[in-house]
Amino acid sequence: MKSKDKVTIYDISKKLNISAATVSRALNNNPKISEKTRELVVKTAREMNYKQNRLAQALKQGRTNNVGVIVPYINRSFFSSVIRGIEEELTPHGYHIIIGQSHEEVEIEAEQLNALLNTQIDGIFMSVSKTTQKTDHIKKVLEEQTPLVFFDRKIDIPSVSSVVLDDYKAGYIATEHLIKEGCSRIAHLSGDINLEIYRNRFEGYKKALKDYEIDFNPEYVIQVNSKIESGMQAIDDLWKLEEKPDAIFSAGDYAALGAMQELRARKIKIPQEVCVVGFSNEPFTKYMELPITSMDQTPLMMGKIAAQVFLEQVKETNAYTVEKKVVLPPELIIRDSSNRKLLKLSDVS
Amino acid sequence: MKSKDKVTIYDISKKLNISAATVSRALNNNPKISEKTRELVVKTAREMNYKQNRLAQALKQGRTNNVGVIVPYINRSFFSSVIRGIEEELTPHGYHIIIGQSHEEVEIEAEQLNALLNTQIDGIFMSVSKTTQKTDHIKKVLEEQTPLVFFDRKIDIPSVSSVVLDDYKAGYIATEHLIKEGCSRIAHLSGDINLEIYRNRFEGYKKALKDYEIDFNPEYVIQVNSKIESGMQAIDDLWKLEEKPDAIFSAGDYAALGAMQELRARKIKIPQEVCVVGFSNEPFTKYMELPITSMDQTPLMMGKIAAQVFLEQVKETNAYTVEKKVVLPPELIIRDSSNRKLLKLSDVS
DNA sequence: TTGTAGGCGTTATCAT
DNA sequence: ATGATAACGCCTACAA
Repeated sequence: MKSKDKVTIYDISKKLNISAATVSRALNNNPKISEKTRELVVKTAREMNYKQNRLAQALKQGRTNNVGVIVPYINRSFFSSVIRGIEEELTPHGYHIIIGQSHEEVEIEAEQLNALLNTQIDGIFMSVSKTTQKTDHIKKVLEEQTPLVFFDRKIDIPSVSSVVLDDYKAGYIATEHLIKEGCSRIAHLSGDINLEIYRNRFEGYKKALKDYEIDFNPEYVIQVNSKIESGMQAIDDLWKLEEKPDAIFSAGDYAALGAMQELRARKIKIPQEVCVVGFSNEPFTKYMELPITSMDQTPLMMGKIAAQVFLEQVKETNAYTVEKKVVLPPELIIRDSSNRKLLKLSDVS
Repeated sequence: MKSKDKVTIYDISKKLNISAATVSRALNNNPKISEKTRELVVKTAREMNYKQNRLAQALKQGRTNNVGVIVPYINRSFFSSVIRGIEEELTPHGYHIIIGQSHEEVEIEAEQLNALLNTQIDGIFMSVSKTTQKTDHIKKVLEEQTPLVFFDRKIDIPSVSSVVLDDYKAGYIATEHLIKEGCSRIAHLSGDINLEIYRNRFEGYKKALKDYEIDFNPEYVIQVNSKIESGMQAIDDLWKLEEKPDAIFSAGDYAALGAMQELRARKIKIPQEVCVVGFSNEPFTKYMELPITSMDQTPLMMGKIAAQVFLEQVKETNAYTVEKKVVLPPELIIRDSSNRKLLKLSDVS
C-alpha cells in the first residue's frame, strides 16, 4: 500500500533535461524564467500528474499554510459558523484549516494543541474548554511564537489577541427586555462561572436588575450546563421556591429549551406566565412550535474578524506582536417565548 | 514573527555529546539503546522544550499519521457524529484528523481533496456532495494509492470501500410504519435523486406501497433539499391536489420540519390527520413540542466502522486492496408525529 | 549500544 | 535565464 510512485520535480527535470531548480521556479511563477520553459514545465507537470509535496515545501520554508482551529464541539451551530467565517476569510489567502474538538476537556485540548504545533501549524484559533483552568499548554503556543487568536471564550494572557462578544451587554439587554415585557422575578440559568463569558452575562443581568430597581435574588440563579436536562432540573429547583420566577434568562439555548419543556410539562403558559430568553440563536430556537427568543452572537462575523486579526499579525514581520482585542455587539432576536406584545395583538384578531 | 528558535535533535545531541541518531532512537523508543541514555535524552529534551517536527518525520517516513475527512457540512448532527466516531477509533492509533467541508459543491470538494493529498494525508474518508457527478477528482485519490473510504454517500468505484446505511430498508420501514398507523395516501419528500441514498429511500418507499397493495402515485413525490423552506413548499404543492395525502415520509429532517410547520399553519392536526416521518434523527426532532418520528442512521457506529475498515486497509501491507462494503441497519425512532396509538391511549386518561 | 552518512522533495543562494 | 549545491529536521542502513 505504501508504495506511492510519487512524481517529483526531479523526474520532470530529467525528462526535460533541465535542472530541478528551473522546474521549481517555473512551477512557482518565479519572474526570472522564460515564458517558454515555464509553459513547457507546467504542461509536462500536468501530463506526468505531478503533485507538489507540501510537506517538503513546508519543511524548507518553515511554514505550512495550515492553521488550526480548536473548539469544544463542531456541531454547535455557533462554533461551526465561526469556523465557516474563518474559512471564508483565509481560503483566498491560500490557507487550509485543521479543525480539532476538545469536547470541553482540557486534557484533550492540550493534546490537540500539541498535535497542531507538531504539524508546524502557522497559527491557531481557539475557544477554550470549560475545564480550562491552567494555561500551561496555551503558553507553549506563545513560546513557539505561533500566532494565537482567541474567539468567544478567551483567557487573559498579555499580548494575545481575541475576538469576543460583549457578553456583559448581552446579559443586560436580555434582562432589560424581560423587564420591559413586565417581568420582575427573573431567574438566570448561568453557565460555568469558570468561563469569563458566563460571568459577564451574569454581571450584565445583575446590572440591569439594579438599574431597574429590582432586588437581586441569589436563589434565582441556577448553574446549568449546555444540556437539555440541566434546564429541566433548573425549573424543578426554581419551582420549589416560595416566589416562583416569571421569567427565565438562560445563558444557553439548550438549557432554555429544557426549561421550556419542563414548564410545558407543568402546564405553565409561555410567555403569559413565564417569559424565556436563550442564548446563541441556535437554529432550533427559530423552528420550535413556540420559537425561542435568543441572543445572536454574529458568529460568521466573529470568525471573519478573527481571521483578519491573524492575517495582520503574520503580516507584521518581525515587528512586535500587536495585541488586538475586538468586542462585538450582541443582537437580541425576539421571538414568541418572550413576546407578550405579539400575544395581545393576536388576541384581537 | 517567523523566527521560531526551534530545538532539533541536533541541539540535544550537541549538548550531550552524542550523535543525533542516538537522540532520535532514544526519543522513538528504539529497543537497542541503553536505558540510561534514553532517560537522559528524554529528560534533556523536555528541559530544552524540544518538539518533534512531524513535517520532517513525515517527509522521511512517507506517512503523516493524518487522515482527512470530507463532509458536506460539519454542523449537521449526523456528520459531526460520524466524525466523532472516526476520531474515537483512530486517535488511539496515533492518527489526527483533518476536517474539510464541501458545502455541497463539487468544486470545493475537489479543492479540499487536492489540498489534503498535497499535505500527504494517510487516508481519506468522505461523503460526497450532492453536486458530485464527475468523479475525476476522486479517481486521483486512487491513483495516488491513498486509502479511501466512503461513508453514507458513496460513489460506486471498483475497489473502494464504503460504509453506508441500508437506505432501501429504511425507506421501506418508514413507509410500512405509516401504513400500519392507518395511512394510505403517503407522500414522499425525496432528496436529490442524483444521490444513491435518496434513490434507495425512494425505492424502499415504493416497495412498501406495493407490498401493501397501495397504488403508487407519482404526484405524491416531491423533490426537496434539506432546507425548512422546501418542506413548506412541498406541502403547498401537495395540498393543491384533489386527494390530499394523509402521511408524509420525508427523506430529511429539515424538510419534515418545514412540512410540519406548514401543516400547522393550515390547522391540520398531526398525527390525527397527517402523520409525519423524518430522516436522520437530528437532535431537534426529539426536542420539538411535537417530537418528530425519524430514522436513526447510527452515525457514531458508522464512523467507527469506517475507521476500522481504514485500519485494516493500511495493515494489509502490499497485499491487494480489499474492497469492503458495509451496510448498516437503520433504526426508526417513533415519536408523536406519527404515533396515533399513543394518542388513543392518552385520550383515555 | 552508538556513530556516520545519505536521502526524503523542495527551495534559496550563489554561480555561470 | 538556468544550473549546481546546500539546507530544512528527521530517520535508518550500514559500520564500528
